[in-house]
Amino acid sequence: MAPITAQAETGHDHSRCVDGALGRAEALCASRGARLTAIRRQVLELVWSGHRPRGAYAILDDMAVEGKRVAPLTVYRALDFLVEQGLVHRIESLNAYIGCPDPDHAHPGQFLVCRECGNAIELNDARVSAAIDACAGDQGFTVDRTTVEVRGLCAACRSSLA
Amino acid sequence: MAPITAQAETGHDHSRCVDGALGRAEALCASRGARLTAIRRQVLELVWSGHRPRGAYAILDDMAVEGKRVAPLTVYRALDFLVEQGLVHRIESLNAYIGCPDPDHAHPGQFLVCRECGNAIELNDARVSAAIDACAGDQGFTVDRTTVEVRGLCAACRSSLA
DNA sequence: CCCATCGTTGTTATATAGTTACATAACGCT
DNA sequence: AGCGTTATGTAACTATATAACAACGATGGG
Repeated sequence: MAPITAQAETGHDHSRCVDGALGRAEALCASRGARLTAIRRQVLELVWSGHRPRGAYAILDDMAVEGKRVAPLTVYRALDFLVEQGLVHRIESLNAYIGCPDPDHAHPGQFLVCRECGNAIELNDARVSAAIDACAGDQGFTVDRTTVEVRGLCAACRSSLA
Repeated sequence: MAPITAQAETGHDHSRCVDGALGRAEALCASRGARLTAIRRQVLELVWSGHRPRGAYAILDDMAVEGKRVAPLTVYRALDFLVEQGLVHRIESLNAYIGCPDPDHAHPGQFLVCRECGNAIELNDARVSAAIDACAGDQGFTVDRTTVEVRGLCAACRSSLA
C-alpha cells in the first residue's frame, strides 16, 4: 500500500490528507451501517493517492501485486459503493474518479478540470445548483443527479505557462 | 437510409425536422467553407434519426449494409467534425451524441437527460452559464468548455408513470 | 451454536467505447 | 497536369464497463 504518486501541490501533507479521508469514511460508513470492507478501503485509498482523477483501470493496476491481479469488476463494484456513499465522485468527461473532501453532506459534484495538470478542483456553488434547479423546474424535470464539469486551465498552470 | 426509430414525441413531423437540420448543416458548412461530405451527412442524419442521444457504435450499426461495415474510426472522425462545427453535441454521461437544434450560435451544451425515455432536452440557460463562469473566475480558472448534464425524469415520463 | 440468508467477492467471458499507425483516394488550387 | 491538403480505408489494438454465475463469509434468528 505504498504511496503511488507525488503530490502536485507543494507544502501539502498528503499522507495526513489521505488518512483523514479514510478516517471520515470509516466514521461515515459506521454511522450508516455500510460496510467499508478491505477492498473498498483499499480502492478509496488508491483513489485518494494521487489527489487527482484516477481511472478504474489505473486503480486496478495499482492493486496488482506480483502478477496477481483483481478483476475489473472488483474495482467497479468498490467504486460503485464509494460513489453511492458519496465518498468519491465520478468525473464523466474523464471516465475517472476522485475522492470527495466533504462526504458528510450529499451534494452534486461540480468540477474544474485542468487540461494541463489534470487536477480537478471540486466546487459546490449554490448559484450553479440553484440555476440548474430552476431550469429543470421550468421544464417540469425532476432532478436525480447533476454533472457539472468545466474543462480549462487552472490558475497555477496558467501562470507557469506564461 | 431508411428511418431508424419511431419518434417519441407525438405530433411531430420527424422527417421534416431531420430535413431541416440537414439543410441548416449544408448552409452552415457552405458559409464556413467546411466540407459536409457524404459520410458526414449520413452520420448527421443518423444522429438526428432517433431524436435522442445515440452512441457511436449504434450509428456504426446503422451504417452497416448487407454485411459491409464501416470502421469505428470512420464514424468517430465524422462525429468529431460535426462536434467541431457545432452540429452535434456529445453527452459525456452517456457517451452519446445528439443533434443540435441551433448550430448557428456557438454555445456549450446543457442537457436534461431523462432516465426513462432517454430523451435529452437541450437547454441554454444564461443563468447557469453565468454562474459557472463566475465560479471559474473566482478560482482564476480559464474555461475551455463546460459540460452540464442533468439526469432525471422528464415531465412527460413523470405523468405517464404516475 | 448452527444454520439460513444476504451481501460481498471471485472467475470467466463479453460488450461497448475509442485510438494508433499507416496507406490510399479525393479535392481544390495554380 | 502537378502538388499539397483534407478525407477515407484498413487493421490491429487499447481502454472502459458489464453479464452471468459460483462461492465465500459475516450477521442475525432460532
